[in-house]
Amino acid sequence: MASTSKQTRGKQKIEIKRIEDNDDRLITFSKRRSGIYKKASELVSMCGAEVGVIVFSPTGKPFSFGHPSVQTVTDKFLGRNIPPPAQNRLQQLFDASEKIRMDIYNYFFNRLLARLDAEKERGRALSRITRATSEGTSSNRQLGWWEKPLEELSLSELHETDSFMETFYRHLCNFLNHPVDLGFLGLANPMVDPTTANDPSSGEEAGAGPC
Amino acid sequence: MASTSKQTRGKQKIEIKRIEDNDDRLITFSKRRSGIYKKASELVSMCGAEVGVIVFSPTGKPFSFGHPSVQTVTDKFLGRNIPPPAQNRLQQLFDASEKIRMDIYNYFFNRLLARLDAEKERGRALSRITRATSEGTSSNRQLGWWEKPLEELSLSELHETDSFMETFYRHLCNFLNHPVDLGFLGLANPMVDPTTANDPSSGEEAGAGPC
DNA sequence: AACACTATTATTAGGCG
DNA sequence: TCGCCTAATAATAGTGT
Repeated sequence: MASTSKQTRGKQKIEIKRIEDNDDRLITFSKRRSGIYKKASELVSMCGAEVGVIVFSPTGKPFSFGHPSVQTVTDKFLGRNIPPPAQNRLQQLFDASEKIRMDIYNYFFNRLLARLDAEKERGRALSRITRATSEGTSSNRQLGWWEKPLEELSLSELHETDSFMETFYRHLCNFLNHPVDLGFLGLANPMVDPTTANDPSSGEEAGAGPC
Repeated sequence: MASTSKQTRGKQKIEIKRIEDNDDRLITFSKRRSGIYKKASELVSMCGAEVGVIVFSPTGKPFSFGHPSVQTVTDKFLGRNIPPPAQNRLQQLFDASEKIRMDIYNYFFNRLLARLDAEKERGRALSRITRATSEGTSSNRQLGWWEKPLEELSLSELHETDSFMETFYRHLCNFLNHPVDLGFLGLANPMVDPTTANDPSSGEEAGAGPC
């Protein structure tokens, strides 16, 4: 009954580019972060997927969402197969010596594996967004500020990093096979299990350590 | 011009519950995973956020998306502050000795920190979804299969785990301060920098190791 | 800062190739 | 499996409290 015919302007069409206003950017971040969490939880309940989301806000504050938990997903991503949560996790954690060893080398191994999917998907997203932003605005100087780091670390340097990683990874495997003093944990099995350590047939699967 | 008046049925309203048909579940998983990736990339370009998403499909296959990269985000989550990507990462990686040390203890430290936000957000999402599913279907036996692990690992066991983590973390710090044979890396600084290692005033900030 | 509102856009369920 | 299509639902931009 006021002078304006509509109560709100509703959802406005916006272009996907950096929001310059600090407050708006933080508000949008909060709203959309919640949206992503919701989507993630729906993916969980509808598909039985396991999801971990880690977000750093514009101000650098960390947020995360995960099911069954961020811990579970990141642990699994690190190559550690977590038994059903109903089990006594304390017992598992007392296997810390082996866990740490597994974590460390699977950490590097999965980095290489994960890069495959990550690079592929980023390529898609990147081209899509680049297209969207380049046709949305005439000024192409201010847009795509985030493209720079992507390009910069994509070529020879990335290759160099990979080859270094391989070398480093081999060193790491040697290190882990060497009886190092993790004895402070009160455990007595510092060595890699020989049945799985040097068996190439069982070591090539994704998610498992190749040592 | 066919017998049906409309070409497609359009988007149907569905309830957020487990999709029982295997093919449908996988298709929906793929579509919605893409949707989440897109949302994540929008959060990046609009808000300048850093996002890492890790998803395990119903069949257990791992997927991930990240900007600037899953690596960067998980590294940062592990407590390692990554300098601008334009820098020579090779140089950084040659600091592997220190990096590994930092990674390991910050890994445990940030687990404790991250659980705060994760638990809070999961609480919100959980109550929302629980409400949605409980009013959407009469059968409450089949729904909420994913609630069980959440409850089970939430109480005394979680506490036990925490206190164990603290103890273990102290052991870990001792271990890391001990001159261990990381010398195979060709580096000569196996010790924690004494200026930061034992200074309680500079060790309490979030994201940095408290050792 | 977090929640409510709502008109409008964005996403996507179900098909088809 | 992947992309395209369309109608209809779901998310959300801008605003107020």
